[in-house]
Amino acid sequence: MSEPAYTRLQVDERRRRLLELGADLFARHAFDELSMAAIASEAGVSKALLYHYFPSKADFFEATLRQAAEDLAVLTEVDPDLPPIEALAKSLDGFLEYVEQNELAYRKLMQSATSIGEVKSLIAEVRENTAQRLLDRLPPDPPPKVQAAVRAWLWFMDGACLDWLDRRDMQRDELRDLLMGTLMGALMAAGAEPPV
Amino acid sequence: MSEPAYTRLQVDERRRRLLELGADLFARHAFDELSMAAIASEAGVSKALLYHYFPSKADFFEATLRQAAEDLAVLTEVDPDLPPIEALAKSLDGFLEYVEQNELAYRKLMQSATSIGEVKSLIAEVRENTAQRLLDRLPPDPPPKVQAAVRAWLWFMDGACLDWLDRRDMQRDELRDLLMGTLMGALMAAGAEPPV
DNA sequence: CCGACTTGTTGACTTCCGGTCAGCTAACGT
DNA sequence: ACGTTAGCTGACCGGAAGTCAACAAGTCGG
Repeated sequence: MSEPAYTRLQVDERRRRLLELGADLFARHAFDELSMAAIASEAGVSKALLYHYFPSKADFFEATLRQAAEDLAVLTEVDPDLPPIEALAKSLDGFLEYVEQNELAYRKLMQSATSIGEVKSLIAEVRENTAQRLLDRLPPDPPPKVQAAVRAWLWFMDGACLDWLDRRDMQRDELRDLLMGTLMGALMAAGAEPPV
Repeated sequence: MSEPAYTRLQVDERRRRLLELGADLFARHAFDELSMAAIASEAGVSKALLYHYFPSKADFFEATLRQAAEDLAVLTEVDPDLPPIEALAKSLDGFLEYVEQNELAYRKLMQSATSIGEVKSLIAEVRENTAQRLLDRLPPDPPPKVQAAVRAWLWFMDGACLDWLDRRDMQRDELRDLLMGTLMGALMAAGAEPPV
């Protein structure tokens, strides 16, 4: 006689909606600030359903991140036909574009990142992939020092981006050049010949 | 007739002991893994007493970190009489020494760091101080780009240290040289003349 | 040596959160 | 229509952060 007590959706559709909402919420609030009850309520759904789709809060968070990470991977894909320097510049432009467009999400990501085990390993995974993509453009079998330089440079990049978002006292091009120049400097310091 | 139910201490002494224990515990377990009840029990004291000395768990954590941060500040103090390069090298040696000696604490710090608001700002504070100390050795009124380079390099440093602890595939001297070389590279990329 | 006062200390309580489970019911096939 | 299935829920649990009124260890004046 009255409205149905709840609407029933296909698994895929429900999951998609929950992830979408999660990405939005986690971009605006820190991990600890959001309770599963609040998320469920925001989604117009019971807490138990959330747990039906995602085994834990950390898992849910990770799933939303994974989505974002995939978007970002596409944006920063390197063009294998371009010479290394230009390919790097283009990829960096894509990354900075994403950072600027998704400022909130990026900040929150870097903030909540490390305390959640699952998320920590996701970040590490992304960093590892990115490092590998960079190393692929260098002479094969790089010594540990060069690998370390590349991986640490990814930290430099995140630090520089956060700083940039905080202060906004540089042009995006300047930042990109700083990032590229520092990578070259780090590679030189590590004893690698530059990939020009 | 029997033993006293508890021992009464001076405020300063009790606080000191709690902080000492906290530093030890937080070096071995992540923030979320430790409950205030567990800490209190480990200290042979009631949970309420812990809250009497520290307004919240995050505050307690921050207090223990602040202690460690002060130790580290002393270790990495730069000698103003030395030429910039040597002063930096010496300071870096002090830092790497600390990292190597307090590996667990350093890792946990970098891990639990960002999710706790108070801790995040403490880290930021330390980074800011360190950046300022480095900038003081450069020509005055550096452009934003140079400041950004220095601050981002501090991220590079933390990333490189964590990586180094994970892999142990470099000598400490190599790491130090990589750090110094990258700083120089970053400064050059930012358009600053090297502080030689 | 004793009683009273100060204050360091506590046990019991509240609230909220992550997580679980048995059972209900909306949508779909026949 | 009506049974089936699987998407969905309310009620519940253990445990953690944080609070509070009251207790008692040490001290000090008499």
